Amino acid sequence: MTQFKGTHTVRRDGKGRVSIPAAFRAVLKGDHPVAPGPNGAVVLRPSHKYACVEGWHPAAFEAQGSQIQQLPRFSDEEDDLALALYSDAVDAEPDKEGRIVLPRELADHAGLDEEVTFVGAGSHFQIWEPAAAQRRVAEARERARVLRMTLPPAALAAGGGK
Amino acid sequence: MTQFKGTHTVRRDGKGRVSIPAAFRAVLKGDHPVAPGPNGAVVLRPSHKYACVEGWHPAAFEAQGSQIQQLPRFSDEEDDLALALYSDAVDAEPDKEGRIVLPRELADHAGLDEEVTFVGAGSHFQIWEPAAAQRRVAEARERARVLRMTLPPAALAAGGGK
DNA sequence: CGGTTTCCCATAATCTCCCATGGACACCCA
DNA sequence: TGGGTGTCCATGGGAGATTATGGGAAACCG
Repeated sequence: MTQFKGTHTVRRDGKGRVSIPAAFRAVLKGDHPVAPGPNGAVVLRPSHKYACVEGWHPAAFEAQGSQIQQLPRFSDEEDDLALALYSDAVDAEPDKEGRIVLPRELADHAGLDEEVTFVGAGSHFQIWEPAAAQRRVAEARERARVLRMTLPPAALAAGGGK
Repeated sequence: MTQFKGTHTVRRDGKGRVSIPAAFRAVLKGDHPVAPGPNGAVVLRPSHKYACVEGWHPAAFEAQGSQIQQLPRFSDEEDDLALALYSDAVDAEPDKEGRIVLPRELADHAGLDEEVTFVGAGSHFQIWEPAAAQRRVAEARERARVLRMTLPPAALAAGGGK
């Protein structure tokens, strides 16, 4: 599946709507078992690690969930993960213009204001308050830099090495 | 996969477009799982080491991303790498003439002006401000020369990290 | 009913597609 | 060999399509 790439900042209008950046819409439109709308569908959920909202292609979200079943049945891990993943997730259908309304709980969780920043993260995207997005990306960059030094070379060899 | 070789300098027109050198276009066209356009596709991202833009064949870029899938789900490492890799990368589709538009953030990162220089780097290519490209290539040559004289062969084979 | 949500239309700025041009180079053939 | 000629490449620009955004009106719902 195509991946979410790039960073885009958009405005929330008076009704709480935000345009999903066109590049992300294109990803959401692809690979649908049953085509939902003209602009795909998206699963939104509050990140349980960060003050942001995650957006998933429905198929990718389901795939993610199915991995839980590899955990021991009735284990605490399964229970916790299942709730964490599903309890606060919502389906959203973009309107004809490609906009969605961010539910208030999600917007609050991410501390969203007038402007929101969409950040691509490959398998999914994240919605942040712009300044928080900048901080988080800077942090991730720095930590990835350190991480790259410790990863097995095999993982890095794919691109031809650095 | 064919490799990016050689150096080409081209002009940016008023709309911010640049012709991808024909030699590089040919590399980008090859090996596509799902053929995107008549001129292939390319993933652009700011180099995290230099003031230049990197251009990758989508397949090579995804191979880089595959290292993420080897990390534990929900781990900090996964999150950090995903953002570092994807948050500032963009897909670019060359037009029928083989040109792409360089997004402003990327052009700024590389300090690009009227003229830009494409430098082949095997697995990917780099886009530089022409003078900076010259300096960087000269530096690389010099350092390679010195390293070759002072490092034992085993160290060279290992990748010469530092 | 009143407030909220959903659909639809409008618009300015931007981006893409498409056509055109001139130069560089390779090739062909007398 | 030298001139002609065709092809590919880099570049330029106009017009139409997209994008992000705004707002009005209809539908919905307790």
